[in-house]
Amino acid sequence: MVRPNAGTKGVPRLDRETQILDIASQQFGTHGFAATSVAAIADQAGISKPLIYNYFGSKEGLYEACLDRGGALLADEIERIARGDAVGIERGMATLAGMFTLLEPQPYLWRLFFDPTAPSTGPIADSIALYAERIGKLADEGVTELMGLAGNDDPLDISAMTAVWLGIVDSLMNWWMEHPDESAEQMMQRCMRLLTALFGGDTE
Amino acid sequence: MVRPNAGTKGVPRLDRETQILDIASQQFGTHGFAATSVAAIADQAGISKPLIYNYFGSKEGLYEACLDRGGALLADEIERIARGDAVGIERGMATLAGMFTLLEPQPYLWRLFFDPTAPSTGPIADSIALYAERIGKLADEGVTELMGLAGNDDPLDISAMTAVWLGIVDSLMNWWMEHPDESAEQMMQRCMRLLTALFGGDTE
DNA sequence: CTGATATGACCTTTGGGTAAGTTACCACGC
DNA sequence: GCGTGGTAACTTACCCAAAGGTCATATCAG
Repeated sequence: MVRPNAGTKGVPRLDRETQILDIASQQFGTHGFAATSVAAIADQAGISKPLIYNYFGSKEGLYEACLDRGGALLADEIERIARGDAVGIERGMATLAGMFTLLEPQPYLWRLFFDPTAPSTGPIADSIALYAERIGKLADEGVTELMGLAGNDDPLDISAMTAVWLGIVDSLMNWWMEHPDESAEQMMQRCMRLLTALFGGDTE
Repeated sequence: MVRPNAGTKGVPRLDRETQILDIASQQFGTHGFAATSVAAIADQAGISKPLIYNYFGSKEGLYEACLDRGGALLADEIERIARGDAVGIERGMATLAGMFTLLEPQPYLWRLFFDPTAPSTGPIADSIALYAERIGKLADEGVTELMGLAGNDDPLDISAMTAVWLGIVDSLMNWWMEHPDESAEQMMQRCMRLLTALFGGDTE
């Protein structure tokens, strides 16, 4: 039998893996783990399903690879900003600026770590927990500082405020995904205006 | 063959439907549409799968019924509050208070309308759009007022701020789901404290 | 007996995962 | 230059379990 296509593309493994990770991250980030099929990813990449399994072992392995790549990116950047000297609201804005710059081509990356349809046990859950805690810990740190300035050190208050902060970032990333023409710079300026509208213009 | 259970329970249809909707709303709201199976809902209700199909037609029909029940509840309450005279941040807090009171037994209801794994076409999408727009429109109205007070009437700014506001509500509901012992009253007081920590105590 | 409540067993589709083979290419001996 | 064998890249065709959905039937109150 003639199989005119088998093995003829000759794309190096690393290139192909990168391409697959790009597409998979976008799909997982946009539709969630459960609602994304490996076949759809293969289709978009213009390759067959088994190649993905050959390179990543399983759907979970693929997701984990996305998490590892994206998580390192995110956590490193947030940690870099946390080492700066901004405090309180200012630190939040600095973090936002970093996120916008980092995620300019791919805001959906953020959502990989906050996907309710991802498995809640096994290696994926561990990997998510790892990065989400790394990100969450830094958020917690910033929020603790902010709340401390106002004389509030209640742990549950801090926990709730951290959740709200992450929710704000999440909603901004979602909004960004729906307005792909906005540049990181524009997003940042928009956020400054929103902050000003709330506080009356005494920031920075 | 002996079928010791068939038809013997005699639960009136409306009671059964209510019970199914309660469980289904919780499952859909907690895990998302795609990650929830009809069989799991039937199990939790202690009934068989065909009864659900008999009453609701399909998984989508079941989800739609959840949406209709929950959406009416939410939208009515938010509309009621919007008719009050609170403005700006105050209106936001009043809305939050109403949401907490309304959703005290079932914070997950909120998430039915913001589920990325729900179908994006067909009757479900229509139904979601209906309620999400009804809720979103009121949010937009409140945000427009708030931004107007600060002299900002840029449509994209307002759109982004509305997204942030909905994201804040969303994150508070999520946090609440992870802290089920908190009463609506406690949640509200916590929110007041968070607001105070941010603004320095000049609200209400 | 009729209609409402309810079920076990089944059908079908979807999607994760696999087996086995095909094509291209490169290194190597001659 | 040129067969040749190994290997990386890649595919078709399939398996199988899970989950959406259906059908014929059972129980029981009125």
